[in-house]
Amino acid sequence: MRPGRRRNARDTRAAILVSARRAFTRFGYDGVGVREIAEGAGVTAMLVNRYFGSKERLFADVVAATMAEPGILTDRVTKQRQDVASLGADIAAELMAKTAPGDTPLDGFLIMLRSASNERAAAIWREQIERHYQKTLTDMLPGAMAPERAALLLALVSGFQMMRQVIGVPALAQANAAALSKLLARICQAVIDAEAG
Amino acid sequence: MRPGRRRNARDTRAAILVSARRAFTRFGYDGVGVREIAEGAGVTAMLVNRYFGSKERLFADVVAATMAEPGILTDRVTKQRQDVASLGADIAAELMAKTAPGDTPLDGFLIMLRSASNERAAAIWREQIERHYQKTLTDMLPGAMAPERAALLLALVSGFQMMRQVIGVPALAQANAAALSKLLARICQAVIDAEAG
DNA sequence: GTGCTATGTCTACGACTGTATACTTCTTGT
DNA sequence: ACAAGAAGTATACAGTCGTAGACATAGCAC
Repeated sequence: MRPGRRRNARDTRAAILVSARRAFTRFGYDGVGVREIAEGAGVTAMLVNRYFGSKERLFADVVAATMAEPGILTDRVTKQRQDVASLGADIAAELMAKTAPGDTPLDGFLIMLRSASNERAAAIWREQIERHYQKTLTDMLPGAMAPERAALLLALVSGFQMMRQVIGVPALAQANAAALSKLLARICQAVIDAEAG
Repeated sequence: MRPGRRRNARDTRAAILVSARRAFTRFGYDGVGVREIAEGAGVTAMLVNRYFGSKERLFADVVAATMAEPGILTDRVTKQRQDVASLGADIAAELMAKTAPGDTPLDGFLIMLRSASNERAAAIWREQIERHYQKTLTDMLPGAMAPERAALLLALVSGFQMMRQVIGVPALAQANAAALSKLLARICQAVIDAEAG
């Protein structure tokens, strides 16, 4: 236990959650051990299991907490919006900001990217995406094939993050931010405005 | 060693490569052990290291082999092409065909997705992408910011595969194939035709 | 102050990992 | 036919993993 802090179940549990979130974001579900997570919270590995039951349930809690707060898509989507003319630009700006090179993003998509290899983790994500993103985005998009276009928007956003942050493709990771943002905005808007034919 | 086969270095090495490719595709770099790969080839774990040096070098060989053969982007890109007016439709058709639900894709992108959490694997992929896709695609695209647009095309393709095959988002995994293909073609073409401004 | 209980730690187990060393067995050139 | 070397195996090591069970201690009610 860390010297500074007194015994407190609520604070300790929160500290574990914070440490787990950072660790899962950076290294994925399989890339991190409970000992490492515990050390980041200043506690022992066994306390993690004591509070969360198992590593898998801890991961599910982290994912749920991540989805509950505003992300790249939701914060722009849930706000009052008369039309979708500037939605592409807003998504692009948010995406660029949250994937700035060198930062340690706590975003949910990165956890998904880094945990997609685990079947259980993928199932957890499928459910969370359905619940949070898919429905909200679909309701926003006018025209035909709204669910497909919403999912394609998700695909573009997650693919961008993977190439820019996880793989680190130079054309995206080292590009001029303003120019790339404008280009990305145009493409996002193309998905939003796409009409089935 | 498997009862049916005789001792043969070339065949054994090829069998290990096949087994490793299938295993990496399904479970990613960290999700698979050399013993498992060896068993799939009917061989002992140590023989894998004997032929390939280490698990990491084996992975690099698998990735290189995957990139060498025609994929979703390369086979349409490398062919003689006067203009890029139909490039989006070609990419979309290829992408839909190679990500048909229920099949077991041996595609390189799936290996990347499932191995992206490992830093070494990500570095191997970054180099391979630079060498194979980035340059070829960039040379094809007219107008400004060609490298960025090429990378965004890569992002879209990989994000689509992740949502459709890895996560299994229903809107993409269970969509009407023809309609989704047309929609996807339009979006790809938007990236191809996007002009910086 | 004194127990009681929640809070946290210690130790350890069984399974798994990648791979180095030493060994056996098959194939092939002569 | 027979050695020589290639092809493949067996064993083991040092490590990590998740987590179970027993133990220690701090904090609060009285």
